[in-house]
Amino acid sequence: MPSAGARRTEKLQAILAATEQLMLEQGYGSVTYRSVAAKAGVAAGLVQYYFPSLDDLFVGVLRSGTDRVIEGLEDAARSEHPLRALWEYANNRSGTALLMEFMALANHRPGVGEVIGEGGERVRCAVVEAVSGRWPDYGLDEDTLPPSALVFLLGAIPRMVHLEEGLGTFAGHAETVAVVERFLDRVEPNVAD
Amino acid sequence: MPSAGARRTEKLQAILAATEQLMLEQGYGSVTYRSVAAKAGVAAGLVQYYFPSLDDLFVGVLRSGTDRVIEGLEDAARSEHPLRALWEYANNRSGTALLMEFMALANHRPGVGEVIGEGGERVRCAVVEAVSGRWPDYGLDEDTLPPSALVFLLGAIPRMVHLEEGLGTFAGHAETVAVVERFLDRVEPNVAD
DNA sequence: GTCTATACGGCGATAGAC
DNA sequence: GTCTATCGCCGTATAGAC
Repeated sequence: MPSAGARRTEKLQAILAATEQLMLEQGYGSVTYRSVAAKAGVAAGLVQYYFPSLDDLFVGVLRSGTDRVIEGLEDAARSEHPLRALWEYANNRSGTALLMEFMALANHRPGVGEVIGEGGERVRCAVVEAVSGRWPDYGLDEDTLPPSALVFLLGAIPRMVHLEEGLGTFAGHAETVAVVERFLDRVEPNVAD
Repeated sequence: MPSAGARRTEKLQAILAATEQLMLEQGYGSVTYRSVAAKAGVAAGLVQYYFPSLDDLFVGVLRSGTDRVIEGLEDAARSEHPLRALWEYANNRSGTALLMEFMALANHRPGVGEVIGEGGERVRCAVVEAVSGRWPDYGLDEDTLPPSALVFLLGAIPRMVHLEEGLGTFAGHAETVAVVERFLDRVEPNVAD
């Protein structure tokens, strides 16, 4: 028989996983204490016991998913091809869909917005610092194209593409992606040295 | 005494204006039949009479505001400095805030999303067509930087900047804007010819 | 501590009265 | 055309079982 602590962890994980799944499948609007409880196989009151407000629940999902992502990105930033790693991470569709869901959610949930903003600032600064040193190797001029601008663009472009495609706008996307990938091929060739 | 038709138009306009104002001030989540009715000075049932679902109400606001904007942008696209006009339009803060509100809203309101997607595709194609002919004048290579990619970027960058700043992320924004404006200064100098 | 059951006011939506 | 009554679901609060 599992201990009380193990059961607690188990149910907490189930609640967080159920919430994330609901957000991806049906949007944050479908996240209610009752729907989460049903999907996680617990009582609705229990969800509210651990997460007194829905904001707390959303922030819990955000933190549990983001901490790991930030670690991975910081590693990638110190890897062989940080720019390409950043580009590919932002192109990850399910991760981007969840981030967009949180951005939409944050629009008028200040508590959620703060957590996203902090995480975004933290990871961007880390990546910028990691790639700045390589600018001479890339053959790029810091004044013409500063590292922070490129890091912003490599994250923003795929996200905006996915956001627009979700709405039914597609014009210019393939061309933009092609431009960026030709750029990456030039400054970060696949075969190192 | 105003005619019945005039009163109808008057109340409809009041409802649409109240809805848009509520979206900008407190977010689409605050838009309810009761709140719109209170702000517009009509009965809640009347709002629902004209807009049977909230989706209908949102689409009404979207259409009433967007048709005019699209006209203006198409004119701008045929103007002296189409790229700069596009860039400045996307940098308009209140318009972008409302668009972002609708994008967030559309995430799981398919009816609203379709209207935005159609409008986005329409205006982008119009702008691309308007600027394509000038590519040789700009001194740009259609393969290196296709018109559709640049049009996408000029709209997407300011929107993502505003979106992130609303969440508390600022890193790289000023640098990115500076890069784009140096580019515009080069291909579309302020003094023509 | 963990967890369940129940109650309350507000919401979108519907049907139908005037 | 205009407005009210009503329904089911929501977030929230609380009382109490284990």
